[in-house]
Amino acid sequence: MKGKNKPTSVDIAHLAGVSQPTVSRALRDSPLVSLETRKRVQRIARELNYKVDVNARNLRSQRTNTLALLLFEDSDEHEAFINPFFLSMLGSITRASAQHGYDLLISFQQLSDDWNAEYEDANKADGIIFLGYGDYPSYIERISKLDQEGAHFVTWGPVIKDQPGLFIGSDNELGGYLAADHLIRMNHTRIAFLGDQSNDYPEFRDRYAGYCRAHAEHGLEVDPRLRVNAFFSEECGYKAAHQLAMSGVEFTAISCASDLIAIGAIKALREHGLRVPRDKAIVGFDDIPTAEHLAPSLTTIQQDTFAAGQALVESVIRSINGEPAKSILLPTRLVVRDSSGAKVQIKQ
Amino acid sequence: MKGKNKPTSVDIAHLAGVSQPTVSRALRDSPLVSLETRKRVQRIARELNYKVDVNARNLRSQRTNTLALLLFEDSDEHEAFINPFFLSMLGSITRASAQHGYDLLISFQQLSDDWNAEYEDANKADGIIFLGYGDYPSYIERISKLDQEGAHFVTWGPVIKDQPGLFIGSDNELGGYLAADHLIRMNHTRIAFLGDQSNDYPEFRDRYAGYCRAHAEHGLEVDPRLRVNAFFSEECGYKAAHQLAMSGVEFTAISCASDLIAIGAIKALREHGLRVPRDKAIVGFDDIPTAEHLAPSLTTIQQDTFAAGQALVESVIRSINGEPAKSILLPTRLVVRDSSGAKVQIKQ
DNA sequence: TTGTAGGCGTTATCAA
DNA sequence: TTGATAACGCCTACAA
Repeated sequence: MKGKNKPTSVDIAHLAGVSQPTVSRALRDSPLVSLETRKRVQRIARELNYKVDVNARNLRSQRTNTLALLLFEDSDEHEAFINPFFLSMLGSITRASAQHGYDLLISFQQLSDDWNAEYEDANKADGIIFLGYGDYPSYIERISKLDQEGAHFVTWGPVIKDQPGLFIGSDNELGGYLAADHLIRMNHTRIAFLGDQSNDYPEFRDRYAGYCRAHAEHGLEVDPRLRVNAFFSEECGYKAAHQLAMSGVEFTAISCASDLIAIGAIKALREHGLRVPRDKAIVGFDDIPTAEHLAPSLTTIQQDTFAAGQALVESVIRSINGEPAKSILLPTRLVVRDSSGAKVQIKQ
Repeated sequence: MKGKNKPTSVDIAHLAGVSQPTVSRALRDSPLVSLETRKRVQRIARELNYKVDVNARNLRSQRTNTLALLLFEDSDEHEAFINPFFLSMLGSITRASAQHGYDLLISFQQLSDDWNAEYEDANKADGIIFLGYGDYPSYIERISKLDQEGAHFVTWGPVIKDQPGLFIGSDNELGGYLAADHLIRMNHTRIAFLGDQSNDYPEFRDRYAGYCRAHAEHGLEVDPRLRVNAFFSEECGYKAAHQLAMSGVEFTAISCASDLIAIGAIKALREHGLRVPRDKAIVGFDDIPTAEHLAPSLTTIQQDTFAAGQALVESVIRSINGEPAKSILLPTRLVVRDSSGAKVQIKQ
């Protein structure tokens, strides 16, 4: 039933001998309609292959039942490359929004765009989910504006006290702690950390904070020379590990701020004639699908993408409905594989 | 500017002292409006933070400027697991549709749904892109109906003569040929093939057909005992390779119908004490992101996801606009890595 | 070059 | 429980 003569609710009203609003109500299972009328209307609707026109409905009701997912890639790498961790998130967000009866509009975010204008103001979506942000300070600035405008949105990112807007994120401090703690328990005392510590990525800073706490708890000093900047990508990890190896600073293990960094680091170490885990132990962060297939398989900190997707979707919807919603910190957990030199699988 | 008092084109008309249609025209840069008027209108629109309400526009114009991407997962595996190859496709489709000025609605397809009713009839989207189909015969049946209804859609899948609808797909026969040819040139004569040959997955059949052609061209017999059924997943590959190893049929190499199958196969071989590529050479199909990070890195057939995304999007749009569109076969190419035992990198 | 009138297909409001 | 009427915000004639 496409094109020319699509049935409208008026057609149905005509055939069913009722008023048009009655049709609307019957199809929406509103209790304001008698069972008999409802059945008659529903039958005719089915026969005619009738579908509510969402544009008309949205126009009238000023609601779209649609969420927008804006993905921002920090890396300028390959045009086609998407952070695999985000891809996992995307899957769970898609499922969660379907579960809640929302359609999902997806788009790659341009930092230059006026997000709210593009989506909420244009009535394309009732709310926005942000996945990835350029650098935190300027993102916060933009968000504050959105917030004042009364926009409905959530961000996957660092959960920090008193930040504007709504954030869902992993407990990065805990993750960093678990990674370092694991290595320390394997008798490593010279553990490098690969990850940016500028204000741009608070999540990386938290991971390092956890690393420091683990050291403190075990009575170990933190050597600042063991920390090397690296952003998300494999290439950054490669460079950072190379730099570390060249620096002459002694180390026996590396805690990486992302799995991609770990992948790059392993590659760099290999080129320096260092084997993982024999010569150096490695722990990653994220648990991307590739992690378990790497050689050696990557010990890493797993983020709960399933819970994340659920929380993100439920939070925007809450916000849309004007219900109270607060930022959520999701637990992280250690997944032990081969790269850290541990043979023991931690269960669960 | 959210909620209560969003400006409408009428407001602007009022402020600018013109009629409402003039506002529409000015904002659309229609030549029917004087430069002065246009500027005045545009300024006011900007000041008020005005945005066209897409629902109103769509309702009026009966067009949504939106594409629906329906993803179907064949595997019943982990709820959260999505075929990594599809994820790559998703990325390129998202980019392509943005480039063409279309929004993208994404959803996981339920085989039970009435796709067209859900999207096109409801005026949520102008057209549909299908990624993945359950089994081919029943899919074709459904598609035929869609086609008769005059729906606008494309499918990523096998390009077969005289099939209804519009298909974009890789040259699977060529891919299968390249894989087998590569192995034969490495002096393998006993090459197994892991991949389903039922009517459900014509793509796998084509890959096997290419395998057979390569054998024929090199004057080799095809031993049917070397072919073992396997669907997409790692688990299937694992089982198939296990079965193969247990069968006692002699082989020195395996051509797998997907990279996931190859991953499972390598795992199985390893458990049988067989090393790749020392004992058995392996070639995959897809070139998923993980492929290059596997141990050993996976020689595989690359599908051009970038071109695929472009072609899919352009084809639906063509179809929507009533322009002629035909199915497209995209070239595949061999990517030589370690698992096939070749050290030589083929360039380009 | 600008304005007027009407309708796209719903849902909300109110009265019956 | 149902029905009449009026929006929702825009766009396309057509008239001025």
